[in-house]
Amino acid sequence: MSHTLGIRQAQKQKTRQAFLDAALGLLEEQSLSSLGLREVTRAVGVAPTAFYRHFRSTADLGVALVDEALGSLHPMVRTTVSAPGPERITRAVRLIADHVAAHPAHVRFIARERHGGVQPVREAIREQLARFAEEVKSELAKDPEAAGWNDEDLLMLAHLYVDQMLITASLFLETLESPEPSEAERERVAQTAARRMRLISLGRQHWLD
Amino acid sequence: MSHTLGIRQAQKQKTRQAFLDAALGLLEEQSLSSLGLREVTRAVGVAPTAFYRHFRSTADLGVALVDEALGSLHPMVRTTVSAPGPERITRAVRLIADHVAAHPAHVRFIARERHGGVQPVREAIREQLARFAEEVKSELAKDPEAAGWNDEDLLMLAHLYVDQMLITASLFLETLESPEPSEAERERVAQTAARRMRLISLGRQHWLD
DNA sequence: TGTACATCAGTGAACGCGCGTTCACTGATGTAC
DNA sequence: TGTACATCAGTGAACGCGCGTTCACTGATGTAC
Repeated sequence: MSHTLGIRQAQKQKTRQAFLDAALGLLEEQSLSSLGLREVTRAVGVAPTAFYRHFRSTADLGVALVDEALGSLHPMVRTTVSAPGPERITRAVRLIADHVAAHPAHVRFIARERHGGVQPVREAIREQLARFAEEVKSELAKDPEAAGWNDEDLLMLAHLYVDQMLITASLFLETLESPEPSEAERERVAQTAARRMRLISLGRQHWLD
Repeated sequence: MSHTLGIRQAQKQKTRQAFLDAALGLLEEQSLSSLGLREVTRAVGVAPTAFYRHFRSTADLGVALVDEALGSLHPMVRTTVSAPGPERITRAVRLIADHVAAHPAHVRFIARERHGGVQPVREAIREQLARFAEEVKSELAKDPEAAGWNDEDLLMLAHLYVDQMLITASLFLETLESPEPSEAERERVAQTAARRMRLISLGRQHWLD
């Protein structure tokens, strides 16, 4: 049975989302460990004390942002990896480019806080990336190319792909941040990223030689 | 002709180094963008105003830390990449492990601030890593395996190796940070890192097929 | 070597400001009957 | 439908505190003669 939220719950969720949006905006130019609670409430337009109705701390808010940024991405990663054909890599790179263009602040947040100064946030990102790797692994396992591979090596390869996705996303982000973003620059990043992935795929094909 | 510093200059350099050391310690548990000037001077044991005799700002100090962390690493990277023989990869992984064990705070700082909230520091790291990639590229070019490769592809491969070094270093760092660091865990990271690099080297060997 | 002056790394007081957190509160929404 | 009470998201005042930066200073070191 579906359930409609009461007015109070709906309003609370709306405010919570406003906190997440405002924080994400402020985090374009600083790290989570320097984000102030009052800074966020000021951006939202509520009293400082309202913050505590939604989050224990800015670290807690950071963990919520990790879920927002990565939680919805699992289906996309699965289908991207399992897509067939010789254009698979080109298509994957384009999907990454589109995602970065659509959600630059989310991508920046993840890249920044992956090794950032807030332990619970680092841990949340680590968990999500490990989930991605497990999912990529299980997609790779379906491929005929995976015949003869042991689990450990498949997971190693999956992590390699996940890391490449992040590196590629972060390079696309830099093209957006550059003083005058050019389509040519973005195309160059796309080409290089595709070559990297092709080289890795070549290594994969000859792993059991 | 060699030159001995005057007493005043020597003392100034000593204090400056104390600032760098203290900051590096404080940055184990936070990002540069939240590091306070007074926090650093307190750790050094000088008056807050003494800071300005050495640095314009904490961002300025951060750039100095980048040079300290990466500036001296170029010779090591060159010789590692150019080392011959089948044990090349194993040796490279061990060198990375040793470096992380010897300078964990430096490695953490670089991993953290590479995508951190302080633009001049990100830029300084980007420049150093680009230098590493150029150096790796020129070493790779000497290898017979590089016959037939164009410059662009060589640089792509060089960046791939540099990124792998950083990823590997950051994984070793996590083993040091874990609640009870075990030699077994470190060995597992070393094995996986070596496999990653072997897969990439396989891709390299078949790039021109 | 000695003297007189210049330099400058580090001091210490003072400033205005924004921070995180506490607390008792208000008033709209929810619930029981 | 109406009433009486409970809940709870958001308020606003107040707190003590550490922040970055300014300024005129001190006294050891450096330099010119």
